[in-house]
Amino acid sequence: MVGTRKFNEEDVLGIAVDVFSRKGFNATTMLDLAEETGVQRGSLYNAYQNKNVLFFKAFSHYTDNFLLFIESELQNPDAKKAFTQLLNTVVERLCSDKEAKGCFSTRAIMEAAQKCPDIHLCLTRFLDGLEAIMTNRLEQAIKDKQFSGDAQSTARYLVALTRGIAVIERVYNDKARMTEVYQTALDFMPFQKTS
Amino acid sequence: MVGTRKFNEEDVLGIAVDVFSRKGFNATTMLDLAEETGVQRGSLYNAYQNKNVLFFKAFSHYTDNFLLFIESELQNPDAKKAFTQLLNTVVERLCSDKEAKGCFSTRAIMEAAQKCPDIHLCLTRFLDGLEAIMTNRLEQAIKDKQFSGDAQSTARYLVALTRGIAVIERVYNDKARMTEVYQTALDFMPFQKTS
DNA sequence: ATCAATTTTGACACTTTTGTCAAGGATGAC
DNA sequence: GTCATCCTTGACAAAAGTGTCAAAATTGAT
Repeated sequence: MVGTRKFNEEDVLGIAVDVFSRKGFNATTMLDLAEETGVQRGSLYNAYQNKNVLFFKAFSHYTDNFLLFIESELQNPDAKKAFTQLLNTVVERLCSDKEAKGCFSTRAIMEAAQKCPDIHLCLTRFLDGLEAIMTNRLEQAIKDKQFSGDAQSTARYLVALTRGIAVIERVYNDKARMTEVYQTALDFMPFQKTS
Repeated sequence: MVGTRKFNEEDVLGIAVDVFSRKGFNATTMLDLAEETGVQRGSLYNAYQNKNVLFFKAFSHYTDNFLLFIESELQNPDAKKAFTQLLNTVVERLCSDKEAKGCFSTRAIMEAAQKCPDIHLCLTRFLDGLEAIMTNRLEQAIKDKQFSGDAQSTARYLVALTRGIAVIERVYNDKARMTEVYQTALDFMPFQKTS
């Protein structure tokens, strides 16, 4: 390549995720993104055609890492502990930012899903990915006689529940309440003690 | 009163709820609201000072009715049936619109909660109201020996779950999936058969 | 019927945001 | 070192949205 890009795309997409999380899709302008990334607006238009495309790239960048992370959180051989750890970490991450950014994917779903088929598609794939990871872990748990429900239904239920927790964060921004919610959910789930 | 308002406020607020549900808070402009209500933009600015205030009024108008509705859906003396009916109706309502509007309150929470203390407050009150209604019903269920969990924690959990279902609607717009989620949740809950 | 209060209306000025483009700058390939 | 290519930069035009206001219209109260 001859004329090479000056900015680091990784950095820019990471910052974009941050800005979108903080302000939401609609409220984020190209100027915001330019200022926060330090890349000129014109360069952003050159590299990505518009906000939708930039969002799309940023989202993909985000989810690639996120799904791996989720999977890694479910490694504990005790199924209930595995899901407890996952939910705990998710809540921890949601609350850790002093800026109270909120959940990137959930904000994106509520704002952007309907307005662009591309974005809708990658949001769908993301939730499908979450569901698949949880389904796998639950199937393992069933084999291990640690869980007695239906794996897929339960995974879908957990995907919904985690989205719900992200909504609750926006209103109460209260870690204790979020913990209470997932603890209640886990206590209701038919996990079985291994003898 | 001398100079009386021409437009019917009830109608306007109802339509406003509709527009906000459909487009989201940020993407809705005063021009949108003017066009869809048939009231001139200037008149809207005269009656309400700006979009925030109009939203605030529309939201109050919406929630007043909605909380009464929720309460009425929980009347069934069998607790599990009562909650099943509530969740079923909620899903039904979410999916009934051919325009796929989405859940008004959940969209509002994700978009508007952070940007205006007034709106944040009324969103908080709304969720508190939902929680209170469900807590009451669960306390009754406990008295009736139809439920063995903690009333308040469970209510908070259900508030989160219903928000999650609203998010799922945006992505999949699939009634069967939404039903699967709440059925799974209800099956996990410690309801007890009355002997 | 008149008055006074209030709303309606359309126009205006201002701000924000978007998208485009030509000129200039940087750099890998030769 | 030169060149071709792509990126960057800053300016520009256009569009969209906000908020305000004076003039006209409406109508309850007297």
